[in-house]
Amino acid sequence: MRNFSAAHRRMASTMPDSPAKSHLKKAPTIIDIARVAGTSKSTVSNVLRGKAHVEPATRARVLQVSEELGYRINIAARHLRQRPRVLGVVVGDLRNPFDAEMAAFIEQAATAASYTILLVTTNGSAERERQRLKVLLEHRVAAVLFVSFSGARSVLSALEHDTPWLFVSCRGSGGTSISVDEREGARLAVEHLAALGHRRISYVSTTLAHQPRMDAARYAGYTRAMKALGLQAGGLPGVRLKAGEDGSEDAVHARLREMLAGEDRPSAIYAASDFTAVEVMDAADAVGLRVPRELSIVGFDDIALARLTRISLTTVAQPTVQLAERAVQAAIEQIEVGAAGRSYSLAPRLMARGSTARLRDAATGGARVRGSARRR
Amino acid sequence: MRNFSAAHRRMASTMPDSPAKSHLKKAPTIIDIARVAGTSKSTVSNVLRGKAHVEPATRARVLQVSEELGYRINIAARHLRQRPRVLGVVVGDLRNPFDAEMAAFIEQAATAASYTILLVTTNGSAERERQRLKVLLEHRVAAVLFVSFSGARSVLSALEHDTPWLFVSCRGSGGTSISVDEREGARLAVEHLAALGHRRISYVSTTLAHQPRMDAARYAGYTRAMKALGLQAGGLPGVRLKAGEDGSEDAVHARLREMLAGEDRPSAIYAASDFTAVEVMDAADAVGLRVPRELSIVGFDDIALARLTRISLTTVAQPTVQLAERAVQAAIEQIEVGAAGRSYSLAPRLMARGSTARLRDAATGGARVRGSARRR
DNA sequence: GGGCTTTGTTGGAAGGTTCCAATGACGATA
DNA sequence: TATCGTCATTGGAACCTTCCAACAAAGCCC
Repeated sequence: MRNFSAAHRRMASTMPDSPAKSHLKKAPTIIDIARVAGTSKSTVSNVLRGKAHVEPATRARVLQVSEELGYRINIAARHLRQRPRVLGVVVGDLRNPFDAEMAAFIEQAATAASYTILLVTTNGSAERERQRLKVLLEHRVAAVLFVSFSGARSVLSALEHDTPWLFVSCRGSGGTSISVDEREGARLAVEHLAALGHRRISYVSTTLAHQPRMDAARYAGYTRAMKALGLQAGGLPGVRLKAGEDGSEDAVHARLREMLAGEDRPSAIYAASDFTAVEVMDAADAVGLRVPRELSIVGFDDIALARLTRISLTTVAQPTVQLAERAVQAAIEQIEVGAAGRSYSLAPRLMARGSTARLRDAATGGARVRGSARRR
Repeated sequence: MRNFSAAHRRMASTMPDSPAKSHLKKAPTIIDIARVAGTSKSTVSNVLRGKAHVEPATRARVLQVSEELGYRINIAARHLRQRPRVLGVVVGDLRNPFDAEMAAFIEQAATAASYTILLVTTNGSAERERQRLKVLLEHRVAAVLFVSFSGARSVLSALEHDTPWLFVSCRGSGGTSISVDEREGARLAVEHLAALGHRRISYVSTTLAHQPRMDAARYAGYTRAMKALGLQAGGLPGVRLKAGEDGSEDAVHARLREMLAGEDRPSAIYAASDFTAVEVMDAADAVGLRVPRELSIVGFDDIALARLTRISLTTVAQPTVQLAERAVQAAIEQIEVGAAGRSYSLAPRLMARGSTARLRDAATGGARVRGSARRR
């Protein structure tokens, strides 16, 4: 116990009040706590960070003063010495339910590990990706998680060698990747349709023109599976649907309706994502094409929406929660251990629902749900 | 022009290499740039921030060296002096499409104003809200935007008086609020249903038990409108549907199915949000109750999903983009001007779609879309 | 030609934390 | 008693930027 007489001079006495902005009373610092508690800033720091070698009485005193003053650590100051416990998360568009779900689960996992996330969106533009990544790096994020990635090598070069990064449910050249086997998923989708008698199976993805495609693996899986089955992959309408430069929904829809109205339209569509699949479904509804009687649709992701009775979308499921958790875990390993990242590739699963049916088999209609399906 | 002989001693000579973690070559600082460019750190800082009073030649030299060294500002260090250009955004759950849309638009508007966002989710729990808000304040965010708010006063007290905050599409005691007139919206919904002949109109919201309700205004609007029409608001099943402690989807669904199976079920439901409305619709589909023939449903928000032909949800539309943009604008005003926040209340709009129909009017079925409707 | 303003540049302080080496107190051991 | 190790605490350096007062040089005015 030491000079408490001096210790009880409260902060107020030592803080000159600037009349101009006096209502913005400066936030207390550990030095203020130290002054009031009659100890040193180092000890305060040790208490607050739960370090050993602090006398219980001192600890209690510091904690009490800290509470009284309403102390709140200044993260910026800490970040000057320590690597920030912040993860950068790059997603394409939060309006895409898959991106949103992934962001939600990543945020949850990160929070559990006492990390915060800095979220940026790219809209699939490599240029914007570059810009936003720069911001993340300026914040010195501990790691970057790409939930969508343009594939542009030049973007990654900005990461240099000090910031670990990894791909979640997407791939890029080099780097760790936590995802499902997308080729296998595409194979499941195509073979499911082929088993139902479909031969004219189109691949549809909405990508911005002049942008690198983000769906390479899913498309590759499609062409490979088609080839293996002796089916023609190219030449069908709908392959890589380009939206206008603005990528507006209306442009996409117009293009989709046009495709579905054509005489040479496919009998089944494998879409690059559930989001796209639902857009296809809606376009079909709009032109009066019955799903699945006249058009079968398979998506990819298994977003919550796909499980609604009204949508009942057959899709290739990704274990979203697991992907997010493993990704965060892998990121933290790379940050804290510096371990070279191990890539995971989880197995996708086909969820057969009501948006696919046997070719020309009008009798079963849309209500039929196959054996392996689960509603929720 | 000054001593360039010394200037061209490159950084390498002055950086002692720590053999342990030499692969983590430290990021260059403005001091490194100054050394190489043969000037002072202050001048480098002035150049990088585009300040006046710098000789063009010096400016060019600094910029070139900065480029060469791959300099990237350390935001944490800047934040020690300047208020961070970071907005804290509090949302309930990104899996709720409305929250995700709002987050997306806020992120977009913030980016346009060269702000970054720090996103946290609360799952509607006041306790978690408190925790996550603490994190935002530790980061010294320039302002906090609540997209959902528990309503707990104690949470706001943590904001003290130095961080502006505002409510976007939600309300809290005090503070600026940018939202639609939710009571008016509720009135539109209820009167729409009443005009179709409905009298047994239930209000449904999914809130976690023991949590403050976030939908106070929408509920208040409902009871007021019902009273004004001489209808009974209380006593009907479905009012404030409580999910289990875990808030699992399954628990909600079970409860909904139970409600819809009862003999005293309502003929129409006004749901607190589109997300909830879609859950109700799905539960109706699951128990074979036809919408809108046997059950009319009105939502609130007008999320993208509601516009799908298959869902075609009648709903009270919020001008989401405008709300987000105004909110960011208002936040920045409060940050930079310090102006007292002006609250806005935009007018909601009823989007009549296929999920509502005249009571017992079986003839029209679900395909009917009324005059004022727009598909997208 | 002396004082004034303008332009360009500078070093030092400040901002709030963590890290580190050093110090003192105290009991245990040789 | 001298030496050692452990515990508790401490001041100063470091982290990287921005802010500010100060200064030098040059041009301008009367």
